Amino acid sequence: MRNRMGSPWLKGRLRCCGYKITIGREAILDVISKADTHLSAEDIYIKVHSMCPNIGLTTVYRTLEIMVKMRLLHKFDFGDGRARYEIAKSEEGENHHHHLVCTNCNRVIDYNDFIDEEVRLLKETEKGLSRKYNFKITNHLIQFYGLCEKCENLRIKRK
Amino acid sequence: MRNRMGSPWLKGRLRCCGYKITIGREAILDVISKADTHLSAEDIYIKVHSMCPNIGLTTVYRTLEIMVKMRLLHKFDFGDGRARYEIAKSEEGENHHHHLVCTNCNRVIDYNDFIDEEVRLLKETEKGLSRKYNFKITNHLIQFYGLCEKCENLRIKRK
DNA sequence: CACATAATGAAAATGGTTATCATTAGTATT
DNA sequence: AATACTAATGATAACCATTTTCATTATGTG
Repeated sequence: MRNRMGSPWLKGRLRCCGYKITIGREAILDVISKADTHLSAEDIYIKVHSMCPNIGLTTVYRTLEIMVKMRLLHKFDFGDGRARYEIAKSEEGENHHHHLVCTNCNRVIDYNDFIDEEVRLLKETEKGLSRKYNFKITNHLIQFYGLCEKCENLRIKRK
Repeated sequence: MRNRMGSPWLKGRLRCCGYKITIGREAILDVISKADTHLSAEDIYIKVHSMCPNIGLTTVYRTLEIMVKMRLLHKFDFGDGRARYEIAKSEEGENHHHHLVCTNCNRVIDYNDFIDEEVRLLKETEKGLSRKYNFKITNHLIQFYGLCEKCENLRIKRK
C-alpha cells in the first residue's frame, strides 16, 4: 500500500478508457491517493514535480480533467477560488464522507457520521429524479456551510 | 409584486447590517428576484445596466458578495467557470429546491420533489454535526451530477 | 447643512485554468 | 527491435472571471 506506482489497476482503467499509461498519470494519482487533505492542482503539481521534475502544471490539469471524467477523482469547490480534488472511493465504502465548509476561513472538515442515512435517502431520491427528469445521475454532492469553531468565536460582524 | 424597487424590507435588512441603501443594491436584488434562471455576475450586470447605466460590473460583484454574506442570496458553482446566484428564500418555503447538474452541458434543473424528506434529514444531521464539530451551520448544498437526457443520448465516449 | 466615511466606477492587476504548437513518448504492427 | 501512428507533454501565451486600487461621489448622522 505504501507505493502504488505501477498499479496494474490504474493501468487497466486507463487502458480500457483509451488512454495511454504514463509516469505522470501514475504519479499524479499516487500523490492524490496518499494525501490527507484536499489538494489543489498546484498542490499536486508541487508534490509530483518534486518526484518527477519533468512533469508540468499543464499536464497536471489535463490529467485531473480526465480522471474526473473517468470518475477516479472528485472535484470540489470550497469557495477559495481554486478547485480541489480527492480520490473517489465507492459511495458505500468506509472512505465516503461529506464536507463541512467554513465560509469565513474556508477550512474543510470531512465527516462520515450520519453518512449512512444520508446515502440511503440519496439513493431513493436519485431513483425518483432519474425517472422524472430522464437524468442519468452519476454522483452527488452534500456540503454544509457555516462557521467553524475558531471563526465563530472571533466572529466579526462586518467584512 | 411586479416592482419591488424601493422595497422597505431590503432597506431594513441593509440598514440593520450597517450597509447603506443605494439604487444599485436595490436594482441588483430586484433583477435577481425576478430572474427565472441562475444568473452570473455578468448576466446581472447586463440587466441592471440596461435600467441603470451608471452601475458598473465592480459594484455588481461587491453587492453580490455582501448579499451572499447577508444570506439574501445563494452562490452556486455549476462547473462552467463562473459563479451563479439565486434569491435565498426560507428553507421550508415553496421556493426551496435543489439542483441536478449536467456534467456535459452544464444545464441545471431545479427540483423540489423529495425536498421535504431531504430537508428533514438535513436538519437532523445539522444538529448532530453542529454539536460534534462545534460548527455553526447556516446553509447546505445538495446537488446531483450526471447527464441530462440530451447529453446521455448523444453520449460521446471520449472528450 | 456639513461632515465622516461608505459606496462607486474605471482601469489595471491578479491568478486559476485553458489553448497553442512544436516535440516526445506509448503502443500496435511488423 | 525497428517503424509508424498518434496521444501526451511542456513551455509559453492567452483567457477570463474576479479583485484591487484609487480618486470621486453619495449616504446617513449629528
